[in-house]
Amino acid sequence: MSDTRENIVDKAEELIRTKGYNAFSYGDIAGVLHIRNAAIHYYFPSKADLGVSVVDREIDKIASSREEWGDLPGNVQLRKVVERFYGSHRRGWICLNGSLTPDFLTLPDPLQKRVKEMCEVILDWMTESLEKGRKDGTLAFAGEAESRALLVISSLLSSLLLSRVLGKEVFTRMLDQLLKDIECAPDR
Amino acid sequence: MSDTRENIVDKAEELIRTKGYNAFSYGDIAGVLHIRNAAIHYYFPSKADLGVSVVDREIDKIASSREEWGDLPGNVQLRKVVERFYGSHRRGWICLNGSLTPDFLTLPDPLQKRVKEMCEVILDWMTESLEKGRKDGTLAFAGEAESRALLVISSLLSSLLLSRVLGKEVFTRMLDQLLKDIECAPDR
DNA sequence: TTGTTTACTTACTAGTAAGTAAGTAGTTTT
DNA sequence: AAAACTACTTACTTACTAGTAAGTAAACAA
Repeated sequence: MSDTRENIVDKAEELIRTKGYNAFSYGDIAGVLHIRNAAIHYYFPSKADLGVSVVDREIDKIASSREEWGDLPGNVQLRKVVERFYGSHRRGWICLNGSLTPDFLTLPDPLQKRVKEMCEVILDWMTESLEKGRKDGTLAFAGEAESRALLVISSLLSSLLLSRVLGKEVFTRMLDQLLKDIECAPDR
Repeated sequence: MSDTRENIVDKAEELIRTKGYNAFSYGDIAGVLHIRNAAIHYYFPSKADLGVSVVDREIDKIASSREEWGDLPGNVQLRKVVERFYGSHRRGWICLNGSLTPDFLTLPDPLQKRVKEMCEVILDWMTESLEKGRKDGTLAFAGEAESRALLVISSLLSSLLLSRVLGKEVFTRMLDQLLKDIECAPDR
């Protein structure tokens, strides 16, 4: 993949995660990369193509992390995910899910499909990690793992959204409480 | 308030909660109300003014519900809120919070201010309801009420977002689990 | 050396956005 | 009866938006 192509996807991801899909334009990307709008159309004929590339890359990233961390205990897997959200929070970025699901109905069909796929992959992964944690004794929670996974994903997604509006300390409060709720041997 | 004015705010709220603030235009509203774009500018000189009106009305609605339900037990207050989310879910609408916080950085200043205010009001109300529920013995949860309120708000907000993408059964799953987690005497 | 592909730029189109200025029909006030 | 106000419409401007067509300089391939 050429540098320019990758830089475009990088910038598109940043813009989606700060301003939202409907609020950024090819001009925003062209401006900072010092290229022309048409150069972006050369790599990504339509804005939908660019959006799809951003989401596809995220799906790939999730798949590699899942593989890389597969052997770790359930609670450590969860903490790794939480760590990644800390990274996003530090940069002031929300997650792709938190940015794209509110705009879902306005997204072009192929992009909707990828967003759905991404959601399913995340849910499946989180469900597996929680199940593993319950089995290996590092996590404890009531109910089905998938329902719990949905609630955990909620908290992660919303912690980035709400902390942007209510102040950054909200982020830590939420994720601290989340881990206390579900971890078996909380460090003190 | 004139009919036209109220109809415009109604439609704007619907559009914000289905397509998002940056994805709707005065034309969308004018089309269904059979008026001209300029008629909307007559009542709301700028799009920001219209957005502010939508959020202000929501803040007022929250204040009246809070007053109306103030004497109910904590768990009933919570269930009233959950019921309202069921209503939104049935119509396919997300909540104003879930729609406006992702776009927060793109919103004009006065609208950002109102969104923040709305978030604070919701958090304060939910915190109070949870505290009351813990005192009156209808709710049980670990940690501070405000942290718990943040997580409950998360789940409500995200249940609308995620069910839109993953399928409507996700909504019930999430809210059922949420209530089981926190209610003292779950009905069976 | 010629032809082709890559990675763009320049210059453009067509559509849509918010917003404004001036006009008007009907109602209310003086 | 005249003046003023209300609730709009018509007609317009300015500023983007995504997207396209044609051209070009440099690298590469036959």
